Amino acid sequence: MHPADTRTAILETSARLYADLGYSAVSMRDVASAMGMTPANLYHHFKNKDDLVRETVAHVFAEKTEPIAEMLEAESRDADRLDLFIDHFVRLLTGDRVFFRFLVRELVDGDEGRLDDLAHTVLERPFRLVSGLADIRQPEEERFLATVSMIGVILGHALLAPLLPHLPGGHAGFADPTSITNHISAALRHAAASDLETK
Amino acid sequence: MHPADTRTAILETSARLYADLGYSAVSMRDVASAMGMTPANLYHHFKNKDDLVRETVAHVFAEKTEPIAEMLEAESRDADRLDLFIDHFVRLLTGDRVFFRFLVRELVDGDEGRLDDLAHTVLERPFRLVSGLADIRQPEEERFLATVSMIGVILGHALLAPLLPHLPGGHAGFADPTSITNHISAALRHAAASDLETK
DNA sequence: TCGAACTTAACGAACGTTCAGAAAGCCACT
DNA sequence: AGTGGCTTTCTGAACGTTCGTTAAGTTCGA
Repeated sequence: MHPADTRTAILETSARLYADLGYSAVSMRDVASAMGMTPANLYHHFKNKDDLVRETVAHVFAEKTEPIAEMLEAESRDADRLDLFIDHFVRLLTGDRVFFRFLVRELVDGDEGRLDDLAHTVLERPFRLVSGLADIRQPEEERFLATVSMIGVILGHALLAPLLPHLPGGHAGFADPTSITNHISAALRHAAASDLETK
Repeated sequence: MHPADTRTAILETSARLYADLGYSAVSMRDVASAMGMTPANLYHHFKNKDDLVRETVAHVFAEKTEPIAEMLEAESRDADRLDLFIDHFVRLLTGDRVFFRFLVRELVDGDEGRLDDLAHTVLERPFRLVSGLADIRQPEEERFLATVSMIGVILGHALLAPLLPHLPGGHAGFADPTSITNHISAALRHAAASDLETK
């Protein structure tokens, strides 16, 4: 196999395994046998396990940076941009379970350095977009918290999705991305309408 | 040491370690040496590692069930109850990092059985409370999603808290529980006001 | 003194990692 | 076109360590 292909294939295999089981629960032998190769060969492509983990995290996030940037530049009208962002972000988090699990894992486990990487490679651009669309008349703290709530409520929906069938009155259908998108968009329009009337 | 004390002490030690590093990254020897005892003695109190993990999860969640139940019964006026719930839940998630990490870990990693446990022991009662306070005139799906958003936005804030200092215009002060509580309560009042006017 | 709490010592298995060498791709030269 | 040699990719086999777990024996409180 061509070298670059093998390297990428390893990263995608290990990404799936790490997302499912966590870094320390997945051995080099696990990754190797999932790839149909010998563990020793992994050490030809990566210095050691820590290197493989870091490269895998970087690979998973790098893959998502481009689509997010494209989405942000696709639409120009503010209201549409926010709706579009919500739609894309919900679909990204609920659709790609590997990416979502890496994101949460890094948020919960990451040290300062890894959090800094995460902030700049994945979340900074969406954050700037949402923050820029917030009501400019609000104080800075209010605007910042509103942005966190916006991103946070989408993260929260993705996080709670697997739990919904176990809650009273819930079933898996409520985790449908379209339902979530519509609901959040509607709630946002309500809040905006209320804002206009009370100010 | 008294038997029940030792058992509880083990559970609290392992809870801290598991929350920090994940289940599979913490060995029985790690737990034992953090307790100042021999790994073999752990097997006098717990059948095996899997048993210790399950008991630890149950212990962490059981500890939090009582305070949540108390909180739910403390206040009677609906608006106050919701505010009070938000305040308590925000403080619970941002204040007790061990509990929060267990919660997220189980949400992300748990199989169906563990998710079912989690739903019933921790999240069902808050869910019923918030759900019961939602506008009764709304269709069932809308009410359910609104409840998920309510719990989700708090989870999202707790999840994003460590990232805030790394985002543009952000600093750790924005993760202050009082700020978050006030912000969410205010946003909710806005939405409610908008609801009354548009219906 | 009896049973619960704990230690010492060890087991086989799995771990991350290394290294010498086999297989395979590539490129110049005849 | 074929062949020799060089580099890259990969394997086989092993290393020392750590893992979960067990058995037998010791300490100690009731």
